[in-house]
Amino acid sequence: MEGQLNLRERKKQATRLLLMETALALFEERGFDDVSVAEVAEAAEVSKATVFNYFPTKEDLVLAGAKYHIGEAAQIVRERPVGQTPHGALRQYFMEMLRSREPLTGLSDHHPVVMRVHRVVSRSPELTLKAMHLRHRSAELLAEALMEEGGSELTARLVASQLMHTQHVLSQMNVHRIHSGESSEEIYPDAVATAEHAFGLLEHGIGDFMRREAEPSDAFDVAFHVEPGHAGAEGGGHRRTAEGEFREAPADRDRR
Amino acid sequence: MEGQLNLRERKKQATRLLLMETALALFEERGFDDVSVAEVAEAAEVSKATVFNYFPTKEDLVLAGAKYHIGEAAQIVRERPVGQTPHGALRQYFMEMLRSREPLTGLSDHHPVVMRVHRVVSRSPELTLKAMHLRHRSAELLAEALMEEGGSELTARLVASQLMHTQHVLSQMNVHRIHSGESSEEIYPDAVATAEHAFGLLEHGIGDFMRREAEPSDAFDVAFHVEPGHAGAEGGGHRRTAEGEFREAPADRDRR
DNA sequence: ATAAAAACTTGTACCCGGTCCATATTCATG
DNA sequence: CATGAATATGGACCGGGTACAAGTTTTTAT
Repeated sequence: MEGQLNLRERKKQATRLLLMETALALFEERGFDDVSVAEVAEAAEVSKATVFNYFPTKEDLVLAGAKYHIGEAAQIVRERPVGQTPHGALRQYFMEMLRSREPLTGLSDHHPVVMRVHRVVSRSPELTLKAMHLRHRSAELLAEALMEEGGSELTARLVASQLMHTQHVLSQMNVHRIHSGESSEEIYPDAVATAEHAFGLLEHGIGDFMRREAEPSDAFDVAFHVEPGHAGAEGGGHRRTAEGEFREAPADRDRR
Repeated sequence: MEGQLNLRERKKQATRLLLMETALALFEERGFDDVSVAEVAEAAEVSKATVFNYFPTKEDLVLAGAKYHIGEAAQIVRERPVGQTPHGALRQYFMEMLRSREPLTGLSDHHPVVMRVHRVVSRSPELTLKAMHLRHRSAELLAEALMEEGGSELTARLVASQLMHTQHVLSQMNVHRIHSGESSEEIYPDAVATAEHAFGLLEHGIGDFMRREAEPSDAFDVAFHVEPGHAGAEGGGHRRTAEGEFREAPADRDRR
C-alpha cells in the first residue's frame, strides 16, 4: 500500500526529493542568496523550468516542508476536548511535541535534514522573512478557528498571534542551542521549564478566554458548533503540576 | 531656518516627494504589483536608476514613511519614568497617540496620504509582508531594550512581540473602520475601549514584568539614564480609570 | 503491440526588480 | 567663469519568475 504508485508518480516524488536535497546542499555550502535557481537546476540535471514546476518559488525549495504545518495549531484548537482552553490545548500539544522531539520544537537532533534547513534559513534574511510569513498565516488560521467559536475578531487575532509567537520563540531557543552543539537530551529539561514559563506568561493573561463548554453535537466540515445549555463544568486550566501529566506522546501526529 | 537649504537639497527633497506621490497615485490606481518601477520613473519623468537612487527597493516608495518609526517603541520604553513597566509605558503612549490621532494608530482621517498608503498596502500581499517585516524589526529593537535592563532573552522577545503585535492589531482595526467610511471621531471611543481591552489582556500576563525599580548606576551609550532623587510616587500601573488621566498629548513626538 | 491521449520536460524568449558603470549634466565654490 | 563634487542618465547585465511551443515519456485504449 506504499510503493504502488504510478511510475510517473514515483518519478515525480523522486525528482522532487532530488531537487530539495541538491538545493539544500548547495544552499548550505554557499548560502541561499548566492546560489541561483539555474545552478540548482544544473546540479540536479534538470531544466530551470522544471524546478519551477515543482516549486513555485525558490524559497519553497527549502520551506516546502514547513509549509505543511500551517493550520496545525488551528486544527489542534478545533479538536480540543470539552473544558479546555485554546491556550491549554496548544500548551499541552507543544509539551507533547517536545516530548517526542518533534522537529517543529527545534529539538531535532536526530533529524539531520531539519537541522540543515534551520541552519540555511537562519543564515538567509530572505528565508527568515518568508518563514515569518508562514507563521503569520498560521496565526491567521488560528484566529479564524477562534472566531468560529464566537471570539471577537480583535481578541481572536491577539490571542492567536501571541500563542503562535510564543511557540516560535520557544522553538528558536531550542534551535539555537542545538546548533551550539548541545544535544536534545541535554536541552530537554530546560526546554520544558522554559515552555512552562512562556505559556505561564500568557496564561495569566488569556486564562479563561473562550474555554470550550460543550461538545460539538454534530460534525460539520469544520468541527465546532457550541451547544447551548450546559455552561457548567469549569474544571480549570490544568494547574501547574510536575510536568509529567500528559497523555502519551502522539509521536507521529504529523508526518512530513 | 526652514527653507534655506541648498538648491540641491531642495531639489532632492522635491523629486523624492514627487516620486512618492506619483508612485502612490499609480499604485492606488492599478495596484502595487501591476505597476513597474520603470512606469513610475517614466511618469515622474526620471530614469529608472534615479528611482533606485532615492529608494533602495520598490516597496520603499510606499513604506519609507513607516520605516521611520522603527525603534519608537524601544525608545519609549527606554525613556519611561521610574516605577513604570514597559507595558505601562507603551500602553500610555498608545493612548496618547490615539488621542492625537497619530497616523500609526490608524485613526488617520485627516491625513489623506496615510490613508492612501494604508489602502495600497492592504491590497498588496507583498507590501503587507514587508510591513510585517518592519514590525518584526521594531519588536527586535524593543526586545533589545528590555534585555538591556536585564530581562532574559526569551522573556524579552516574548513580551516585545506581544506588545508590538497588540498595537498592530489595534491599528489594523482602526484602519479597517476608517476605510469603511467611519470618521475618526466616531471611532475614537471604541478605539480607546478596545485598546484598554487589548492591553488589559496583556497586563495580567506581564503585569509586573521588569518594573523599573532603581536607576541604572551609570549611563551607557544607549540613551537612558533616569535622574535619581525622586523615585517615590509609586502611582504604579495606572489603574483603569475613566480614560482621561493621561498627560497632555504629545502631538508631534514624531514628525513625518 | 501499438497508436493516440495525457502528463511532463525542455529550450527560448521575455518581463521585472535591482546593480553596475561610464558618461553627461547640474550645482557649488573659489 | 572655471573647476570639482554631487547627481542623473542610459545601457548592459543578473537572477527570479512566466509563457509557450515543441519534444519526450508514461498511460490508456484498442
